[in-house]
Amino acid sequence: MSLITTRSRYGLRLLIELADRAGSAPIDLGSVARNQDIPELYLSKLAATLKAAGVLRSERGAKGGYRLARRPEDISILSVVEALEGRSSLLECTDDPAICARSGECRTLPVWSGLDKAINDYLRGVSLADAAVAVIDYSI
Amino acid sequence: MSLITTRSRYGLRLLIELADRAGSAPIDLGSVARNQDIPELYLSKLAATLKAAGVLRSERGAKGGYRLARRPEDISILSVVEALEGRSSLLECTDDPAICARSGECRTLPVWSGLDKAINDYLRGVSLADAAVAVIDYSI
DNA sequence: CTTTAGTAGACTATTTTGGTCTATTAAGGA
DNA sequence: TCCTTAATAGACCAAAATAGTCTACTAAAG
Ligand code: SF4
Ligand code: SF4
Repeated sequence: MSLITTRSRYGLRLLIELADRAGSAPIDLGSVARNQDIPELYLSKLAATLKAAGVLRSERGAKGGYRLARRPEDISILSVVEALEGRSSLLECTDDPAICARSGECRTLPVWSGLDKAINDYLRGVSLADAAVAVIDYSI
Repeated sequence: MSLITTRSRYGLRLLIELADRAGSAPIDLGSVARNQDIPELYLSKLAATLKAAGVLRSERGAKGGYRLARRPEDISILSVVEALEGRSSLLECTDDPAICARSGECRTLPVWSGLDKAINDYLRGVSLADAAVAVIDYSI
């Protein structure tokens, strides 16, 4: 049971808080780490990864911090999970059949490819904006 | 990247071979291990797990082996994956919100619950019979 | 020129994965 | 009755991934 590890879980909580507190000033990770009860040094690595993936922008020095690089509606959860889990697909062979000698006649590969597609379709269809308002949707 | 580990991958290949070679006699794991190039001792543990889950039946002693406990159409891939990965859901909290103090107001939980549902819906909808004929479907 | 905060990268502990080994039990056949 | 085959049970183990931690450094505000 992984696929969604603490990297994605912490990362999404970071993004939702950045979306909530978005404004003129960037938000420092220390405050997010305290609010969300996530180890700050660990969170800083996740933020760096999300920056490298183009999801976040940062400002250094005092009063620095992070902000979203795009609008919440334009950030898919798929891009967040792919960046943080560092994976392209569920199994190597669904992406690149050449890595397995059996892939030509493999009867199980279509099953796993289908699962991979189901997962990616779902995650692609949910944006940070959807996630950020989820609790409100549920309270109607 | 796990969720589908070698346990599920090897296990499904075992089940497909059992479905293919189904007949009056049970099939010994040694021959499956050789055909599929899977370590026999590891495969024997997977088979034992699938037996415990009610997916397989076994006969001991010489000329013994394993056979499917039900028809391939009546074995969902979900039941196979759940048995072999030993999981009930993607995250503990989607099953039992009480384990996390934040679950009450958690904004990320609905996202992961939705993913869990997408995965389970897909796996529940594919049977061993579907998987066993997959290569034929693709060659039409 | 001090404080705050991101950046870079080595390092570590714990858990999970992917096995292996040994010994035992049950059934078939000579 | 013995020998062989094959499942069963469970301890054991090495490698990889996960979830951090630590140290040193750089950039900007005041
Ligand atoms: S055996 Fe099939 S599912 Fe497994 S790695 Fe090879 S192609 Fe992929
Ligand atoms: S913070 Fe949310 S997603 Fe994470 S374990 Fe708690 S309830 Fe689940």
